Amino acid sequence: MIDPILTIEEREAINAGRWFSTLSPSLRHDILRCAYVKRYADGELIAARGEPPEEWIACARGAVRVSSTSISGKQITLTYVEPGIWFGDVAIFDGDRRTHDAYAHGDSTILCVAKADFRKILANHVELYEAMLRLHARRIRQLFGLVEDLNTLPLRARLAKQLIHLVRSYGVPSLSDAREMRISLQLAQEELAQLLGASRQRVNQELKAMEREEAIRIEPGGLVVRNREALMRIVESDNH
Amino acid sequence: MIDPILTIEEREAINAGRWFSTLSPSLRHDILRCAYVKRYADGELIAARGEPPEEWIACARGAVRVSSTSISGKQITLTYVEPGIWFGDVAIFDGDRRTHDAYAHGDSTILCVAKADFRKILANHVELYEAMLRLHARRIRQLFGLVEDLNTLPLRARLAKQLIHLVRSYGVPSLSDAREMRISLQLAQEELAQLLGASRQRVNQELKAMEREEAIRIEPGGLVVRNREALMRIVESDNH
DNA sequence: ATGGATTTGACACCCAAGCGACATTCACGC
DNA sequence: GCGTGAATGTCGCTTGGGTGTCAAATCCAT
Repeated sequence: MIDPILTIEEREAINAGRWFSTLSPSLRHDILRCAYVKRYADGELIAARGEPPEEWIACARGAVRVSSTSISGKQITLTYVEPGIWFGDVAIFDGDRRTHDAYAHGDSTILCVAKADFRKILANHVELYEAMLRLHARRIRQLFGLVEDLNTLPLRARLAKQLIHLVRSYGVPSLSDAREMRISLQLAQEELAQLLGASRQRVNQELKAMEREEAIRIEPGGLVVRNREALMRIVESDNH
Repeated sequence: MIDPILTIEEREAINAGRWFSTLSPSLRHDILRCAYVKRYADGELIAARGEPPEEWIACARGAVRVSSTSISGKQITLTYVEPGIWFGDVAIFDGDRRTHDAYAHGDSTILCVAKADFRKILANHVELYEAMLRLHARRIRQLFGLVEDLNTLPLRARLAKQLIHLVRSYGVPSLSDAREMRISLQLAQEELAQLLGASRQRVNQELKAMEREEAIRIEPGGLVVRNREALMRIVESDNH
């Protein structure tokens, strides 16, 4: 949590964000003007469920694991926030407590806007209202999809879907074969399991099956997607 | 779909809505001024997934079943919208298609605001921006909770939770014993199962078990909650 | 290198839940 | 009444997925 200045790459990640980049230059400027930087080491707690919300946050480098621990003690992960994505706004709008814990996954940098500053910007830019509503609408859509998937798809299909999603967000060309994509986000199988709400053993079993079917390759340093179409076929056909 | 005027009760249901009633009188007036009434018979389709969104909707009488059919043909129900609740806004904000089908459950009345009128009201009332964001924040919170429950709780606990929710929304004092509450929303066990994403048989089995434990009573004409605390204990203890 | 910790792979076993089948009850229209 | 169809109550079978366990592989710090 030192060095209050973003690096070039971090700044670029923020500016390239799917949502942020749609805002007008003047609004972007006002947001960045009162944002401050925080840096975290791997595994550090960024915000805890139940806390009163103090800031609106974007990931600038690394990743933020958004998760919660159920009463039974079981950890479940909602998502990994990639660079350029903003979060933590829900609690600011309804005035209630934080819904989830947020941990740095790998050394990470985040950008924060204090609640009061955020409200000030909102007051000056109706555009931000529109944009926040768009952001929320997207999120609600994603959650609808997730609920539907949890209700209907078997683990195998959900895993395939998650891999497709991960490769879209974190995919880099593989070293060995440029037509293959490696998922640069370092996820232990245990963490992948928590993201799917399943057991580690089961996830391992399905990954191995997919490897046999030559859809993916399991490498130290990350999963490699060899055949995206095969994964999509699994999603489609499994709920035939 | 006749009679463009709300009855007294319908009007009251709208005005008593948890969210709507927090709006300023002038905003409420502007919304109602350009709203129009539609009436549907039991089972009629109000809006279909994939359609372009034309209006913002509130339930005024009866109930609206918000559901979707997965690729496999399985129906799953997200929620039953009770009188006084507004919905259908997500698609308006992100400009995409409708996420779900909406059916009248029992003879129902809805209130609609055309997309263009809605935007006009937004332009005149910053208050509505704030209010919509609050509404979305609530919805996202609910969905977070649902995802977590789906991932961690066994059917038994989820069913108990759903019953508590239903009795809060639709509970009326029981005829036989005023300390008991009847769920006035007429739900076949099959429909309850779809709401939980489970099989009808399984739901029946758990309902019977709860009846033996004297937490509920199964009556023609609706479930009766005899002991709400017992249900809450099931939710708590089942994920010990 | 070497020894411990973490991660991965592969079992066996058990339980929750889906599914098909069928009997029973209920509502209701004639 | 009686018959028809829908909703409900119960089986038993099968399967997806959790849990415990253990061995192998990998990673690292000394």
